[in-house]
Amino acid sequence: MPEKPSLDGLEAKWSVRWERDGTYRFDRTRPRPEVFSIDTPPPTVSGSLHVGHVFSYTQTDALARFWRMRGKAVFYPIGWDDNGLATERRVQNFYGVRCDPGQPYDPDFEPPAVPPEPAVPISRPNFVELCYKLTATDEQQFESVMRRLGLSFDWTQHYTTIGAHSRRTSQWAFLRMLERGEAYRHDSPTLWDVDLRTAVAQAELEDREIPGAYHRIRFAVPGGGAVEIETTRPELIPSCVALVTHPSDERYRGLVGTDVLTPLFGVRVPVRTHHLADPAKGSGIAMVCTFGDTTDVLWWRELSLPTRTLVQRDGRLGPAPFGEKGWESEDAGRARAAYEVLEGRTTKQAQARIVQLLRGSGDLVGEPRPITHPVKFYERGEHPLEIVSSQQWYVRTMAMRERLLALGRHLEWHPEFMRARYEAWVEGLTGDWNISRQRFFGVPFPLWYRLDADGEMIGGDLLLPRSDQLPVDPSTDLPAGFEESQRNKPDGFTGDPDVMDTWATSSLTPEIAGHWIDDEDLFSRVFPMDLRPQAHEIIRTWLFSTVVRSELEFGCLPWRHAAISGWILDPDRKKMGKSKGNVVVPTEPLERHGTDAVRYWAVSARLGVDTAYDDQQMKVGRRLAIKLLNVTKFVVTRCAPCLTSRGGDDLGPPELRALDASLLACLAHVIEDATEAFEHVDHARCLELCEAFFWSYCDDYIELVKARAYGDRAEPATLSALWALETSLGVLIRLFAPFLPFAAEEAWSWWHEGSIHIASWPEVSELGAELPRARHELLPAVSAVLGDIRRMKSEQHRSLRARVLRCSVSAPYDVIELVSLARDDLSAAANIAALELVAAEPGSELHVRIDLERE
RNA sequence: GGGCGCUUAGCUCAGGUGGUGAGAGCAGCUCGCUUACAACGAGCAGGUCGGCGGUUCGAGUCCGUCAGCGCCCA
Repeated sequence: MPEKPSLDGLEAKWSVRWERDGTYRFDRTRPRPEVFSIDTPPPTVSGSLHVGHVFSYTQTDALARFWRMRGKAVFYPIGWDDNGLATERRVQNFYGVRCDPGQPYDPDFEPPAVPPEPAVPISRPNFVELCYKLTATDEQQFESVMRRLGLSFDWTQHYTTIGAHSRRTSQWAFLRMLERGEAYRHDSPTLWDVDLRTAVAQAELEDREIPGAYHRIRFAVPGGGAVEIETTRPELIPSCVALVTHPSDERYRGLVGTDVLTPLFGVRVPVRTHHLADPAKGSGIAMVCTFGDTTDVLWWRELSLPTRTLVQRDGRLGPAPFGEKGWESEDAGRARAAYEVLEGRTTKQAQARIVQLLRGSGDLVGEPRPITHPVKFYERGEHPLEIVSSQQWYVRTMAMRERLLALGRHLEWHPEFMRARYEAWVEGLTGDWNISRQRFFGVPFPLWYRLDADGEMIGGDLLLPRSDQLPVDPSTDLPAGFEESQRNKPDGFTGDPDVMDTWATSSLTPEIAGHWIDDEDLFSRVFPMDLRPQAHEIIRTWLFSTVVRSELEFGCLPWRHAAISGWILDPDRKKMGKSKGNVVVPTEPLERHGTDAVRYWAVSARLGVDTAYDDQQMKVGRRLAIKLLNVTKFVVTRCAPCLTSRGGDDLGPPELRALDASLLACLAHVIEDATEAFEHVDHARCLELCEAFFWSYCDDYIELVKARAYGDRAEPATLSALWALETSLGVLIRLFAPFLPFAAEEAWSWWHEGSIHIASWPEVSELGAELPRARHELLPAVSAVLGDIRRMKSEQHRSLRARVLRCSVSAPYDVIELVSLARDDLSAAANIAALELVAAEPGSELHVRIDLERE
């Protein structure tokens, strides 16, 4: 025990020790009922951890530590989510390269020392190599911060979502979905990011308000007259396939069922009705294009409209053969001439040009009216999404919506109201889950397609790997019975070019971490897991997709509890984000305040509550941690050698004084309430209870018994005080251990063998057999009197040590009786020469008078 | 437009199933070096519990409504 306790250096000292001793190692021999398993979010590896990770991971860690002390074998793995676009982006920016699958592999490639502009095109294998390289260094940083944070992961269970085990699990699970018909490949309108050239899932969308303009456009009615529509996307007129109006809209009733002609292109399109056509929007009649937005897709599907594809994968307008089949026009020559101006342009360029054309033809009514409107973006994208038609792999989620809602009701949500987020998402699903991504650094679809004599893909003819081949990369591995020379050749084969959506793998974290496919014994001991901790913004992605996969594979929920953490806001309560430049990197507060202080801040927030980054709160935590060390030093110094047990023999409690018994009775309540709080997944309540009790313990109880504690330990009064101090402090340190693991371990080590983190969680039974007879009201009653005396001394500007010549306490009889049980302690603590206790009428207030010795 | 959450002391937040004069910490102010702790301790002051209505003997706590803020989804 050091002369002057300090928090400095505890992180380095204990995190090394815990790793060396395997303190947090999972005991895989324990049966499922004795296991507590946690499906931790693998953070996206992207340079540095966010202070938000510190926040939510610490909350989960406290829970893990609680259950470990309760005697559970805690299965608490961690992984890195390194697969996917986030890593690609980072590699592009970090090295100044871009992936060009057309380039040949260069085995001697070295990335440029300084990222060049423009980026260097490199082959896919070279690009993937760089992804592995950069994630490896990023991951080391992550690990060191997490260890420093004292997160009690079992690092031997570590995984990465791009690692061979994850790829194998992911591909295996995909093949099983394929076999069961739950995954299918389909050509359909797909949300498409034109910059990244990839499909995007519904869950990855976000709306952004951007400027646009309403253009009022005239459509001719054959036989005379015209109808005007309003659109923000006039450049899509060539792909117009219908006009829609609301069934109840009188204005257009006469037109419904007839055809009108598109301006410039003279294409006949029908006027139809649909309840989603908003009579109040624009002119009340809308044009349906293939495809301008998701509503177009819905109308196209529900009204069985034809397709005239316009926008290509690069975001430019493709060929539109007016006059040919599917592109019939009343004046094909004019249509082709008009379209010539547009073809090959980006949608933005095409819009400017078509407005000119419409103005020239007189079909633009008035001038465009500028507006701002919400437009769908890929959450990582820079330009609005287009909708293109292409081959994509889907998982059938629409058919299981009712079942997913039922599963959501069975999951125990903390806080409860978060269930609504999930239900709203499931109810709002508009299509099956698209899991194809036209990217490079991800888990490949494990299959090939047979090619016919013309080198065209034979759609239904899939070539699948054997399960023992997994993981495979169809761009380099071969399907059974084929030679490399047949790749991409007529009558040969071609590999599926896409990779899976990152969530298609992340949705398997329970299966990956639990080794579903290669360790049945382990999996049966940890699955379904007990707890899924995560933040609320990924309920619709990670939580949802994990439930989907578990249901498809096992027909059950992947976990019993979902603990949803809040967000970190900056001190002005604005959301922290890289784009806002207000991100706090966790190493900085860890350096400044120490780990336990930062952890205190994190665990003082309740689940689901967005919390401001708060230096002050960390200082409070630091004070608490130091206090814990200081008070332990006092107790251990006084009590040494250890009283509660010696040489392994439990000596049992001595005969306790009433005040000491009262303290233990109060502490018993704290143990019960703190335990209950943790059992209800409420770490913040537990901390609050323990902390409140701890401060009064230091301020009042210790001050009251200090004189006795300094006495001769042969005296029963002293022995009683010391036994109570040692017992109570041993309990308190353990109660704080989940929150302040470093200070608690340090303090514990001064008089115990072994780590506190695998010591048993406190139980009331430790506090001695006399407990039922103890008067728990005694300590608060005496403390109140002590507080009054302190206040009077303070008001008289006197030292708290100032001698009280005479003190008179007046209170109802029952209170006086209590105080009399501790009158010697009270006299000593307040330095009272003569204490007079006066029983007053029942119901009267506590009244204290003191005469202080002159200065 | 729909859903969810929040609105309690200057600041950050607690306040199961409604019940004595509404709590904590921080900041502020006052006092105090007392043998665990002066990068500390003791104490004081500070609030019409967002507005309005309702249920009730009684509401911060339940119901309705309005307003502001945030998030999610259209």
